[in-house]
Parts: sequence; structure tokens; C-alpha cells
Amino acid sequence: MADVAQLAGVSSQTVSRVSNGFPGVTEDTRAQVLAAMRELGYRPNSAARALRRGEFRTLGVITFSLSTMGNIRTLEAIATSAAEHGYAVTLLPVAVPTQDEVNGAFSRLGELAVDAVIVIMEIHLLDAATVSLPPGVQVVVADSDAGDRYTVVDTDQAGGARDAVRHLLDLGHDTVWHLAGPEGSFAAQRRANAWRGTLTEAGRTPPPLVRGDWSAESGYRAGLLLADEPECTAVFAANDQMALGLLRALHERGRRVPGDISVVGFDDIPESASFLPPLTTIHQDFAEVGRLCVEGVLSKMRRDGVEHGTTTLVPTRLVRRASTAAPRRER
Amino acid sequence: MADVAQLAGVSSQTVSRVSNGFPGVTEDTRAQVLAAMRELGYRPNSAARALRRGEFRTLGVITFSLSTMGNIRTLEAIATSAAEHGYAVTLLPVAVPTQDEVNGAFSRLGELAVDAVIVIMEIHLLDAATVSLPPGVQVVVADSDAGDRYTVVDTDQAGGARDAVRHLLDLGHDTVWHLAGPEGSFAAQRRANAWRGTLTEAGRTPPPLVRGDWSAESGYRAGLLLADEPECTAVFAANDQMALGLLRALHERGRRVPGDISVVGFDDIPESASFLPPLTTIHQDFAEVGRLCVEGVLSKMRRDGVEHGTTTLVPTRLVRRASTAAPRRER
DNA sequence: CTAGGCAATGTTTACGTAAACATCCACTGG
DNA sequence: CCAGTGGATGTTTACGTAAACATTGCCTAG
Repeated sequence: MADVAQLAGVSSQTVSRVSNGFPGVTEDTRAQVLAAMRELGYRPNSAARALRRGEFRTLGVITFSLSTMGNIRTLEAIATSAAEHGYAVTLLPVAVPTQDEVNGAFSRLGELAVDAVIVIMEIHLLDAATVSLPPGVQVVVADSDAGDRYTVVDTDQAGGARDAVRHLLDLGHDTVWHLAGPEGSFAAQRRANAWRGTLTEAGRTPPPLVRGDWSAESGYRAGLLLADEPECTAVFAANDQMALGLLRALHERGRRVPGDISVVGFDDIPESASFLPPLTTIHQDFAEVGRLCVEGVLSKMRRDGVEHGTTTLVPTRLVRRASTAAPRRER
Repeated sequence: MADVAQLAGVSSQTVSRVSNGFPGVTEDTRAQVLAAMRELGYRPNSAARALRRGEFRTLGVITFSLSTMGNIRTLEAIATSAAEHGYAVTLLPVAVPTQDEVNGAFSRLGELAVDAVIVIMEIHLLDAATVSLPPGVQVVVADSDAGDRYTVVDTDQAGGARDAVRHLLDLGHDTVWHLAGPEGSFAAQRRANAWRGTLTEAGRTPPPLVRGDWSAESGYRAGLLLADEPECTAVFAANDQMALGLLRALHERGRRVPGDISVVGFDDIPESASFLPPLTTIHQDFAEVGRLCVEGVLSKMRRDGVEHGTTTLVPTRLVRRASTAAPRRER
């Protein structure tokens, strides 16, 4: 910076002003400084900047293995949105979703060059970890159940599940079976609750719940079971991958989709339009989730507010494709 | 730090030594300092550290939209591997893969708290961007063609494609059709070249190449075409998504897989085991690619070497599933 | 014609850390 | 008994920046 100042014939402070786009610099001077910067290949040192300003202009994102499409898309949206606000994004991967690992990530956080944190993770892993959160670091949680202690941004899981079930009921199905996600997941839990609630509201009896683990393989196993249920004409799968496995099992067992059984998924992964048949599913707006996470955490930083427990829900959208139809009325 | 020093009754330098695990501190003193740190909730300020040390312990990863599964898995491996070496990972998303955007990302890089960069991107976008690379920042490129100017780590595209084609020939097919990726992609190009080369080597005539754009939708369109080719008994799709679309089209047209047509994909995405039928595909070891990227860039930093043009290939593995079989000999 | 004001620019300082150097002290060997 | 040695700890300083304050000089109103 000093070199630039000397070459431009000004003080280093003026260079700083130009570099930060501050007012109070003549157009001439500014041009001269810029020229000097270019000539010397000057780049501001972000460490010194951060030291001086007391902030890093960086957001940390804690997530374990970018396994699910949703998390990835959310991460991507966070990165893009953060960039728009002049923030960089640092990734804090947690290899195994155990309490210890999460605690470890949180304590490493303190030494990390990060102003705030966005957690993409089921919240129950967070509870015991709170203690080690460095003070002054704001947190927003995505993809999680509302805790009273965190600001949460999430897809409207319940609304999406309700739409899925209603769609099937509207088509004329007597009831809807549910292929749920793993027990430990709040997202799975909320989708299942909404499924049950919607059926009950409509005066239908919820059939026994079938459980998977989000994987296509588990959907396949569930499908083999469901294929043998003669009563089953409509299934709401808690995600698209399980729906994929389900479709394969039904096909193998000679059950037609949607002729014999209608299937609805959840997520709208890009491939779902090319399933056999193309899958009716609930579209999630991950880009919006990511955007809201960033804005939430930034606004928390600014006002230094401590409003815990705010939950923002991002609406979903039903995407109708070929895997759902009215039941055959043969009885 | 000064507070900790005072509480522990030592100098700040001793605190620094403890904080960095340096020798020359009595066990007693160390314990006292650690206690003081805990009591005051001391966390080293990474900005000051970086300023003093002249390095950030951070790697930048440039990638545009985490669209493909491969890039995501690579990114994840990079993050994990970097963490093991005590490095953090900062994400530099490029919204649109245009020259301008890439150049922009590279120039922003200079102001970013990053010691080295890993680029996950087709290299042709890099060529014109080189100029703005800040000096002293090492680069490793993943998922790209070898340039003489960069260190490249990539999956052995050619080897994988060769294995795919050979597998089909070994099963007894006369020749193999190829559903290629977009023209602009070097990965697609190399897979196509290896496909053609392997056929020629084996004395077969390569059928006309069919082109897609990586998406399942494009695979579907290609599949409609191929379903009408009576000669076609085996297809090698350049990725699993296109294979998925292909399977749907073939199914719709009443062509059995693998009865009438065998299909091989590329990538081994998790869903491919649940396709209809389960897809034979080429497994890529993205974790290894990520690991090698990190180690490559770190070793470049250490030796300050300037060995350009090194290319490391990570081997692939053929995963046999139900979508491939011997052709029916009815002629 | 001059005091006052304001815009443009310069000077000083502190941010938190770790390297380099300085000091202290206990112990060893002659 | 003392010089020498080496380990433990303390002191000084610089890293590059931007905030706070200081200075300069020009313009305008009275």
C-alpha cells in the first residue's frame, strides 16, 4: 500500500480511501491511485483488513457430508447470495454426524475466520453443542426443526406434505400410504405428521407407516412390501430417491404406475422428470432457503438482535407429472 | 491474549507459545496458561495470525454451480482433506460459466483470504483468465483437460470409457453406440475419443455419435432416436443422468434393457443402482480426486516449485449391474 | 479584503499476533 | 568457587490496514 501511495504521490490513507470506494477523493487523484495499483499489481491484504475492521466478511457453513441434493443446493444458494453481499463462504465439513464431531466443528469455529455461521443440519445434534459456540457469532439453521433457541429457515415441510396427500385424495384415492424418512430426522417426522394429519382431517384412516432411510435402496425394499398390499393405490414417498426405488420395486412386481398405484415424491431432484414414469413431486425452493439464511444471519449481525426462535418457512410447489392418476374404480 | 497472559502471570509471548504448541514451556506454565485461556474464553484471532504469519491456512475452490454430482463429491473430498491438513476451504462460486465471470472470480481472488486455489472447471474457460491470477497463488485444476500450464488431477476418463466399451464388446456386441456429452466439454470429448479408439482398435466400425448435454432430458431425446435403430444393441452413455433418460425412452418404445439393448453409464451416482434396470456404470473415485487436489496444491506451496503441466489420473472401476447382457443372437 | 467553512489530503495510531532478540537463572565442569 | 551453558521466559517490533484526528488550501459571504 505504501508503494502504491508513493508511486501515486499521495498518502497511504488516500490509497485506502480509493481502495474502499470512500468519498472525498478527487477524480484525478482516484485515477492516479488506480493506475498505480494496477502498475504494481496491488491487492489489499485481507488479513490486515480483517484485523483492522474486526470482521472477516466471511460466513461459515457447517454441514455434514453434502449427501443430500437439498443441502447442496442450499449451500450453493448460500454461496451465491453471500457473494452478492460481499461475503465469502467457508466450508466446515463434519465427517460423521455424531455429537462429538459437531462439537468439534463448533469449537474449531472459534479460531476460524468467520463472522457468523449457517448450520445445515438436523437440530437435535446441535442441542448439546450450543455451549461451545463462541460469543458474538450469530447462527442460522437451515433444514431443521424449529428450536426456540435458533433462528431457523426451512422449507415448509408440512405444507408440501399436505399438498402431496391432498393431490392424491383429490384424484379420488381413498387413502394414501406413506414411505417415511428415518426416525431421527425432523424433516421426515414433520412430513409424516402432516401426512397423517391431512388424512385424519379428511376423515380417512391412515394406513400403517412404512419407513425408509432416504436411500433409493430403502425405497426399493419398501416397494416390495407395498406391492403386496392390494388396498394400496397411492403412495407419498418422503423424498424422490426413495420414490425411485419404489418405482423399481412396483415395476418388478408388475404393479403399474400410475395405473395400479400413484406415487408422489418430495424434493423435485432434476432426475425425477426422467423417472419411469416421470415423478409427480413436491418442489422445494432451496435457492430461496439459502438466500434467506444469508439475509437472516446478516441482519442478525447488524442489529445485534437476539431474537431467538424465529422460524421462516419457504413454500413448496406441487409438480404434476405422469406418476399420479385417478384410481381405477373396479370395486 | 494480554488478558490471558496477565491472568496466568506470564508474558503474552508465552501464551503465544502455548497456543501454538511450541516447545520450551514448562508443563506447569503450560497448564496455567491453558487454564487462563479456558477461564477467559480466549480464542486466537485468526486475522492477526494470518497477518503475522503471512498465510491464511485457507484454500479457495472455484467452481461454477455445483451442478454435477462429480463436482460436489470432489468439493466434499477437498473440504475434508483440507481440514485434515489444518486448512479451511473457501468457496468461490461462479454463477455463469462465461469468460467474464471466471475472470471476475480470479480477480476477486486476489483480495480473498486464500493461500492457494483449486479450480473445478473445464480448463478452456481458464486460458484467457490466467493473466489475472495473483502471483504466488498456486493452482490445481480438477475435472479438466490437461493444459501444459496447470497441474491437473482428474478421473481417468479415457480408461473408464475404454472399460465401458470393452465390457460391451466382451459380452458379444458387434459394436457400441455412444451418447456423448456436450461438445464444449473436454471430459465428454475424451470419453468420446476413447470410445471411438477402442472400437477402431477392436476392428469395429463406430456408429454415428449421438450428442446430449449431460441432462436426463437430453438422454431421453437421444433414446427416442436410438430406439428406432434396429442395429443398435449396446449404448455407452457419457453419464448416468443421460442413461436414465435413455432407459425411459427405450422403455416407452418397447425396447427391453438389457434384452434388446444393453446400456452402460458413467459416474455411478447413488441412484444408478435403483434405475430400471439397475445401471452398469463406470465408478469414479471423486474422494481420491479431491484428496490429490489438496495434496498437490499443498506440496506446490511448500516447495514453491513451478512444475507446470503435471497430470494425475485417478483410475475408474466398472460396476456391473443389470443393464448389460449378451446380445440375442437371432440373426 | 478577510474570516469562516468545507472539501481534499496527510499523519498518527492501534488492531492481535509471533518472530527475533534479550534476559534471567539454575546447573555443570574445571 | 566461578565461568560457561542452555533452557525458560520476557521485551521489542513489524505485519498491512483504516479510524480518528490534523492539516492544507480554496471558495464564499459579509
